[in-house]
Amino acid sequence: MAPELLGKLLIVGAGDRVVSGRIVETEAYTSDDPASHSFRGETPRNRTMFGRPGRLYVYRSYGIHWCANVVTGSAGDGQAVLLRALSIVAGLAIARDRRGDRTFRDLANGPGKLCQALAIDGTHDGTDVTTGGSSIMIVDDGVPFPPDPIVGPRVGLSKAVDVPWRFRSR
DNA sequence: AAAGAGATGGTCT
DNA sequence: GACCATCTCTTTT
Repeated sequence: MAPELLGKLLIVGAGDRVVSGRIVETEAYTSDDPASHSFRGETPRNRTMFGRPGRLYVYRSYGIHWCANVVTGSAGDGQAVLLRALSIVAGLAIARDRRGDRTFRDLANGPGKLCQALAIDGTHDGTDVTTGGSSIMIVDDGVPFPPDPIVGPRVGLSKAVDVPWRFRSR
């Protein structure tokens, strides 16, 4: 579920073009949820959601942005966790290059921004993030994460994105 | 610092 | 043809 992913590192790229960030905000989506892509059953687009867990489900949002989810349910469940915000750890210059000159926090404090900063797109759909060796993976580096993240039981973000992590943005 | 509206295109009805 | 799991820019406190 969502708390499992909080605090872990998302690493994308290879060699000297690696950008990584700590996951600071997530949201879970299940097939029970009317807002979930999996709610109305499997379609060509969301087939990854119904596949094996540990893979990345990437889709295009509003025709503009990419959004990345990690499949968390068993095959057939249609359960995934949306990566909502990151704190950039490595490759800061590269991320800023892709996102434009913005404040540190503004680099990846949203699903679409996160994908742009780490260069995640549709070609990553279905990628296994639990095994090393691929150009994108999620690892646990053992850094403790502040407890009690604010996650509403209902879907629909009514609040502004305020990341539960202390940033030093200037 | 906060709030509102436009952009933009794939997917589903 | 409508609906968005959003972002950015512009305007207003």
